[in-house]
Amino acid sequence: MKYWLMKSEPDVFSFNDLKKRPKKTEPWNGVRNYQARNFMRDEMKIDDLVLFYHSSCEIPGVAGIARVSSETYPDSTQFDQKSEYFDPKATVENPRWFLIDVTFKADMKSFVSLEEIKKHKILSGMKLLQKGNRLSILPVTREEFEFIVQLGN
DNA sequence: GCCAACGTTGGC
DNA sequence: GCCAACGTTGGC
Repeated sequence: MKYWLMKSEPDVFSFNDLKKRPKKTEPWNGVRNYQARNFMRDEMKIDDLVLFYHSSCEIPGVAGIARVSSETYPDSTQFDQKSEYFDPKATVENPRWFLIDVTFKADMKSFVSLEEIKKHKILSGMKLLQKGNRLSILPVTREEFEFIVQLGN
């Protein structure tokens, strides 16, 4: 079992939006970064736990808990010429981008802001806090995961 | 295989 | 809106 942090811009797709989806599930499409793709293609497994993080917004931070709910499969938006995520170099026979589905798991009593995360020494090693980090999917340790969940409850 | 130019991310 | 940091692209 692994633990992850996945970023989303709440103006585009928030934790609340995930809860409102049919089956509270969303294919995590549109990732066009190879490292993040490799996590989804090679390392993320069903029932891995996810901190759902709001980025590029007024108060960035962890909004809730989700889980990985599918095996990896090709991101269909790469084949869709009308999609902003269309990739002319990808083919159905040889897809370039892969994803997993994400499903709502649990609410937290309170939002855990980035500001709060920065206050705790135990979280100081988080990849999220490393300078210049821009990855939209990051591994977190079990200790980090549990500490943040506890901060929100 | 180098590297300049360019695009994107994301906190502030 | 700014800008640092980083990833990607493409000419050579």
